[in-house]
Amino acid sequence: MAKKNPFKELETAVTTEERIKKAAVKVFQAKGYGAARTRDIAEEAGINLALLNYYFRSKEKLFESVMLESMEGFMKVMMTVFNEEKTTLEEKITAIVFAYHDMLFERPDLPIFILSELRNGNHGIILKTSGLKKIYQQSHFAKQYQEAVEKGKLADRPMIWLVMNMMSLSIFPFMAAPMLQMVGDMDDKQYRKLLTQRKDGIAKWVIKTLKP
Amino acid sequence: MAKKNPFKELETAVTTEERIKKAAVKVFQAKGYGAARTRDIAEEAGINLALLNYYFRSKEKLFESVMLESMEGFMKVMMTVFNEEKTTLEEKITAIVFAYHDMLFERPDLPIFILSELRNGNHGIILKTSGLKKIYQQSHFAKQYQEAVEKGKLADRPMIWLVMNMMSLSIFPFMAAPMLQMVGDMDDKQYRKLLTQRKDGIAKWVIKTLKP
DNA sequence: GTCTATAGCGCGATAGAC
DNA sequence: GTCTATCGCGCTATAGAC
Repeated sequence: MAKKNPFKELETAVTTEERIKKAAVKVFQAKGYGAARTRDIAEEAGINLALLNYYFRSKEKLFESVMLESMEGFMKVMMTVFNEEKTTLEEKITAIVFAYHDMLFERPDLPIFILSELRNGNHGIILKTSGLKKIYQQSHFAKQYQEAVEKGKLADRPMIWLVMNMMSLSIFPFMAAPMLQMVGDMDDKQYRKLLTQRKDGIAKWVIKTLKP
Repeated sequence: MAKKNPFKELETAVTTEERIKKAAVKVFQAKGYGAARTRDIAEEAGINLALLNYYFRSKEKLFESVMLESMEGFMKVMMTVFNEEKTTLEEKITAIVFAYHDMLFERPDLPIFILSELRNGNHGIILKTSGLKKIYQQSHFAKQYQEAVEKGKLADRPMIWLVMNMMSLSIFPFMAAPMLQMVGDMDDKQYRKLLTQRKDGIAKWVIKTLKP
């Protein structure tokens, strides 16, 4: 078979291993590690249960692989923008807010999955993601932020405040969607529209909070 | 036995039923429904597994009882303030932000527990909480908000924007604590201090976003 | 690589003594 | 009410044929 079209990679998983992994993502994210059944994953992948254990040695190993990929995908959104060289601080903030919205419209379950498994986490999820710390602290974004603070252009607060606000405002509404939709009396379409309208506001508002 | 001191109610569970329920809260919140074991709950409560099924008929029933209580506790924070008659809109916002912080310092797992189970939720969690919608829409807070908008004192946006921002900024930092602590290189004590300092700012910022 | 069949274990639930 | 003992099911993991 010819090399697959990379743009279709996510739609049509070719190798069996990829099909299993894709199915695992779906089932693990929907039910969580504890409640997920390897049988369901196998069925979702259209293969046999035994084959799953042939490729990945155990449920645990399969989970770790899925989890690591999920976390990387989640972080990558921010880290990519963090390291751009040619954009201003304000442009980066806007880009991150928009990028998270785009991602979460596609995969709204991702944050809860990651955060809940991180908490429950008694299955050896090693935080290999700790390489993240370096990227965060040594990023172009961090340098820009520090400079602006020193020049008195920004309020002198730790950068984590900004990151916290940016992530909170962008991500939480997707996590709490069922609840917020209920009290706000909105269907999926209306809710989606609301979030789309809101995202410009968030970016501007986060930027405003930075001023001294 | 004399009637128990209501202030000690949560510390020393008296009846067996209460002890089981308390243990169930702990185990369910730590592991999630699927991964939680009734055996663990029984052990945590210091009783036998059979007795658990004597009081609650099944794992499912026990869970529903715990879940309903958790959601009520979570919502009550906001709804109580929503219905105060004598405070201004701004005072209410500040009170809610502070109340959530107080609650989440005590029970940081609560939001993830509720939100993740709401998503996974294939065990009949009926949203009896839908009575909530009425309280929300008919609250004193809603009236104040509507009036202020009509008088042009506030930007004309649906109230859900405000609720969304308020909840996002207050709750997300507790949910994402492991991740944020890691990148920010902070231990529990430092993180707690940061959030405590930050809460005044949040309330003020949220109020600022309301202006036209 | 992929399957069927099954081992082996841990779970939720219950029977029945006290 | 509270216990011990056990049933029966469904799970993960593996053995072994193809």
